[in-house]
Amino acid sequence: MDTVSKTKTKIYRMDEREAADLAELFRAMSDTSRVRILSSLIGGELNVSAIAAQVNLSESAVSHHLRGLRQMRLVRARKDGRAVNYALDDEHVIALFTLGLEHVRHG
Amino acid sequence: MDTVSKTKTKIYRMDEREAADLAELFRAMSDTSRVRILSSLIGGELNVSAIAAQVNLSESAVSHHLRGLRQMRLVRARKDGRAVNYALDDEHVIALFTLGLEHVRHG
DNA sequence: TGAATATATGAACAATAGTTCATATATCTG
DNA sequence: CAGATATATGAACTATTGTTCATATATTCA
Repeated sequence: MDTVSKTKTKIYRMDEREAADLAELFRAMSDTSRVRILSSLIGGELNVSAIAAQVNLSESAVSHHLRGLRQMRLVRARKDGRAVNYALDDEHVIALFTLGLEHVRHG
Repeated sequence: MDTVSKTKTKIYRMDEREAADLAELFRAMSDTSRVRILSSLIGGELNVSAIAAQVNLSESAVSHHLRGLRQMRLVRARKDGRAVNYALDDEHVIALFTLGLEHVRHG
């Protein structure tokens, strides 16, 4: 059994619940503002106002978005005084970005 | 420069347009029905009514979804008489699925 | 303690998206 | 050609989502 077939087998049967979870994950990355927030974190941790400045959104809007990203474990928060620093949760996020970009760049 | 850093550098600077394109790609996969449609195609080509039967949606709804998926080049259509067979466009789609599933399965 | 700063949250409104229904377009079959 | 079948499409309705605004909760600093 080749690699591709093994991969296919693993995801062949996906129940309703898993489909919903997967959709939810992609939904978290399905908004331009959130994509920009995530990309702003590729370089490393940033706090909410730094993110807001970089993506040109209100801190409130950013905070709302971060909650969703946190819930999907795409980012993690680390409190530092009255600031909260956000970072990409793991390399999965970067991998998803990279794959997605390859696709949209017509890879 | 290690692999991770090289990857990061590639996607470090993402302009507004690319962020929007990437968001659009993920949006195409951000709905449970569409995830199930895509997963129904992992085993190979299916026509619209077969997909509709498998995901338990009207053929009209499926057709609407397929248009979006086609536009994002996630699926491709091949006409065969009065039927239209759909297939995943390439291995990118499977790769995105696999990564996403690893993430939601708390990988 | 009290003012200032950083972030979070809830409600409300506007924009977007998904489904359904009716209808249109192709293609096949008798 | 007429009727049946497969898919596509547009309009309408509803549900969901993103942003804003007002306000709440910490936390720091004077």
